[in-house]
Amino acid sequence: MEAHLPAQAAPISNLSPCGGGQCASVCAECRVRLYAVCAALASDEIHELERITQHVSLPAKAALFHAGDEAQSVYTVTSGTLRLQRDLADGRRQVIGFAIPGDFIGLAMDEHFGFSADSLTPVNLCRFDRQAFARLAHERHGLLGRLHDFASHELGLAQEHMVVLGRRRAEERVAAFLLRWRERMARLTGASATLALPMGRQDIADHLGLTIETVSRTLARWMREKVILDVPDGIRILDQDRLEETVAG
Amino acid sequence: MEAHLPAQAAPISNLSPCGGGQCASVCAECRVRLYAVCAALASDEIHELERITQHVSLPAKAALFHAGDEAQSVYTVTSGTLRLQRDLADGRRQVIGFAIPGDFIGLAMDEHFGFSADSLTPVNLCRFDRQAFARLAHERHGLLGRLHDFASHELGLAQEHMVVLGRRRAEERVAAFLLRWRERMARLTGASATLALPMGRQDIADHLGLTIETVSRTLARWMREKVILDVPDGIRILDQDRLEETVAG
DNA sequence: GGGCGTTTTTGATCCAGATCATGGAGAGAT
DNA sequence: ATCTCTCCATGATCTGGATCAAAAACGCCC
Repeated sequence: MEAHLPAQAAPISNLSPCGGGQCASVCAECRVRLYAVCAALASDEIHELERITQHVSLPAKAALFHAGDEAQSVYTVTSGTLRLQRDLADGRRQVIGFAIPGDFIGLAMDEHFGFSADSLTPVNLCRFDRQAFARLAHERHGLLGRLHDFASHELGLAQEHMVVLGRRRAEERVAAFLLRWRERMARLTGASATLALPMGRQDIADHLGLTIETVSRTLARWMREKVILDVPDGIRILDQDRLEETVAG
Repeated sequence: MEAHLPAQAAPISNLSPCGGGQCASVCAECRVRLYAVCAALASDEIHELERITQHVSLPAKAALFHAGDEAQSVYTVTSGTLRLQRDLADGRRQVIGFAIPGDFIGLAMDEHFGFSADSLTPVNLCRFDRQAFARLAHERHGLLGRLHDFASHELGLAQEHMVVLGRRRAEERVAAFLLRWRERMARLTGASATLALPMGRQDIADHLGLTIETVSRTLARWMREKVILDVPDGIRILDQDRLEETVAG
């Protein structure tokens, strides 16, 4: 099972300060501000958040943190995709989700992370000291409210995913995944025919409680049947109705 | 599949005001106050919560609300057990959890409920108008913080359950369920050898993504092997280590 | 371009758990 | 005490997706 060992821990840290003008250095210029928790703060309040913000980047296929690590920081993703997963002792793993720009990592505000986070692509993040962030959330009421909105939204998605994992057949799972991923990407990039899939087949399988073979076969069949089209680093959805029918049962 | 149709909707409502002194009429006497969201409020603040509280009860096997219903109220469970579930169009269902005393129902504070709630036993609840509760949460900072703590705790449990549903074998699922249920009950009643199981086999199966036969066979085997003992309305765990080993893999 | 590790595809076979089928055990109701 | 209804147990059989086993298709580095 070498295939999906977590990206190896960096000697000290995979993170480097985000330089070279590739990150918005101020929130006012941030492309994901309105999607992120940060939208809770008015322009005059956002400076307080900026004071505790570090812009950091992570190369592709690197660990941001491991399950059980002390949660010194929490993060907002500003670019790239991460994979969030929990592992069993014997190597089985469950990908609990993928984090994309605008997502907040560390909602639980817990002492320790309950899952691991690894970058799938190069990633830029706003890093906040957890304690300082928690303090700010308790001072600035809107921020706490928005954190709670994010958490309860996530909770709803998690419950929906329980249905997928507990009661859906393989084909339905893959269809549901593609449609939801497309929806999330659409929020960021606008509706687009081609759908980038930064995660590998194994990641999709581990997200859906399937094997890589089943995911591969399902996608291959849909390609044969012209439901989707293979494009580099993703797919193009040709027959969305067909996928929706599959999910509806 | 008549077996687990949702309890039929009441003509108007299954709820009745809680009378006859069976509920604590004031928070100060509430047995679950310290476990519930209410613990966020100091004794001088709790009166504001009491002002918007209605004590209601529900008989066994009755619907509290259905998925998609407008969420006019949110609830704290003070006694009894409820089953929370999501249904697919063709009758498959996923039990997303069981609510016990101290639990808060309606964390999402969403316009509409994302799941159905049915009582398994007679239930007593504190009912809050959702809007009034939300308003209070935004005034009394601690309450919102505690709501968020509850939501993120639930999120962690939901993620753990994803691992169960996505990656665990049948036997591991049942063992994990028994141990977690015992843990939750222990918080309420103190450590006890006998474990009440107010939910039926079908409910457990639908919670774990299994069939009733698989659950039944697994429990039957453990009874034969003296891992558990059958008692009326529940079981007694004789060999907890064995269950823990099963979960550990 | 060619070698090499990694990921994906595809085929053959297997098996854990689903499905089908039946009998039994309680709990009410009359 | 018998009927009915619901839930649970257990045996027999089936099957969707897992597992096993190669190839093929990628990068990617030199």
